[in-house]
Amino acid sequence: MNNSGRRWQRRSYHHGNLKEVLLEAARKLIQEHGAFGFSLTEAARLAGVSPAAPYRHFRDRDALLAEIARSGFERFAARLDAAWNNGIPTPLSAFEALGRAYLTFAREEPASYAVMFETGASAESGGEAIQAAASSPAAEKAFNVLQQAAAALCRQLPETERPPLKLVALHIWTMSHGVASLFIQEGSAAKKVPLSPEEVLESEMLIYLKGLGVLPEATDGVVSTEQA
Amino acid sequence: MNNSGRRWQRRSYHHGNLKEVLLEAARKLIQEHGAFGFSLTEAARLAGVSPAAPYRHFRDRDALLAEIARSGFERFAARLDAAWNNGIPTPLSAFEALGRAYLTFAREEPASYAVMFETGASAESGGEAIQAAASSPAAEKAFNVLQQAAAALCRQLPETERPPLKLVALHIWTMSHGVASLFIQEGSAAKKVPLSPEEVLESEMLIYLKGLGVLPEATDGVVSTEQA
DNA sequence: TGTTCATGTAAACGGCTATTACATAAAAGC
DNA sequence: GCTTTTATGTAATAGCCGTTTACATGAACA
Repeated sequence: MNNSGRRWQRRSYHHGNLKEVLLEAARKLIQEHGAFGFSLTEAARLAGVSPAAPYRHFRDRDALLAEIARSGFERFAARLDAAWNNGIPTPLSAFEALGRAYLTFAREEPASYAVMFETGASAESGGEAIQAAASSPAAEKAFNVLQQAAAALCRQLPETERPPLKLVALHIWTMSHGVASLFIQEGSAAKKVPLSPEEVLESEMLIYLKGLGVLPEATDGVVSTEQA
Repeated sequence: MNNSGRRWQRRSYHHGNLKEVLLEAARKLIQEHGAFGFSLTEAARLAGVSPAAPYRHFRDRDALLAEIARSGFERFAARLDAAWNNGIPTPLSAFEALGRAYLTFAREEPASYAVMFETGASAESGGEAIQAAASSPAAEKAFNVLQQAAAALCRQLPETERPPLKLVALHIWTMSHGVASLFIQEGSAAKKVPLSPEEVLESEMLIYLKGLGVLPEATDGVVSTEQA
């Protein structure tokens, strides 16, 4: 009695790949119905198994979300790291690529991104598993990429004018997250804004970098009136 | 008020103030159990009424959240407006107050803030009511305060170097939201960071303003090495 | 006083999370 | 190969929640 038009062909009584399929289904549902309006039962339905089956792979609903967050942070870190590419060819161009990679991830995996960062809506007392994921090694690795970039940029400054690296990294993070959170999650806010998230973030970063003092004069004009 | 031990003493069969009490209870529960882990039934319990009672005041759960968002935006706009205070005594000091007011609101009303801005986690296809609140007049008024501030700051620049106002306003918004979202919602991310959200945002804004070119030289040192 | 309307309750339905007891088949030991 | 063990599925169930419907209460008003 196994499947006809189902999403994941059931070979036998045992599924064979249920865990990953459940994660995939959950990400899809989160994208559709919202990050915390998703239903474990519905994910099971999508995978073609009974509502109790997921509990063989995840302790509870929260554990599944935590796994989405954890694996999300891993891909996130990898993407950022690849984009930064050790600051090659130049710290500045690599930095730009880093910002774009950040936004790209948020756009391509909105479900993961929401679970990773919009945990304030989900938890505080509850949702400890997700919190744990947010301080997982993968999450730390992602932040380290930002910190590396900050370090490379600051290295161009005379030591006496160098702000704390962690602080600069946090600035970069808050700008990126601010843009991603406000502009990418559909419907959140700025829909009338005719600018792409990339344009907003890039211009913001340019002004910030100019303020830091790590911007060559050539790019001076970029941040001034182009669109009046 | 006329209570004894209960949260809201019932004078009679009719409650008299149920709508507001439900909103209050919901905000409390959201703060405790997470923005979307809250239960309408439990809010009703807190208010001392039956689970069906809320439906006399809100079409459904979403409508209650939308009302929290809407009223939240109103208080938010009022706070920002008061802090900005028309740029008095100086645009720069008023701007600093504005940033602090932003963070203060997020800290004092984390439930409201989460519902107002972390809608990506809640909705997209669903939760249209909340989306509507995010483009309500109140929300627009809040953004207008930011835009006023941006305008006042940019007025100090020669016209040829003036970036588009909306863009600067968006930059301010993304920085503020980034800090609020990452640092204020408990447990979200930076717990090991020994800096207050205010310190992060203020230093970030200073560098940004310096990049914009609207910072007097006196404050130059503030953004450089203080803590190594 | 009697009627109307706003606002409450009770009871019920279906969906969800999670648990428990049981079923099935793949792997491991003999 | 046959049996035992273990991993992974199902069925049935309990309890909570959202929401609806029919009914109850009492305040406002004619």
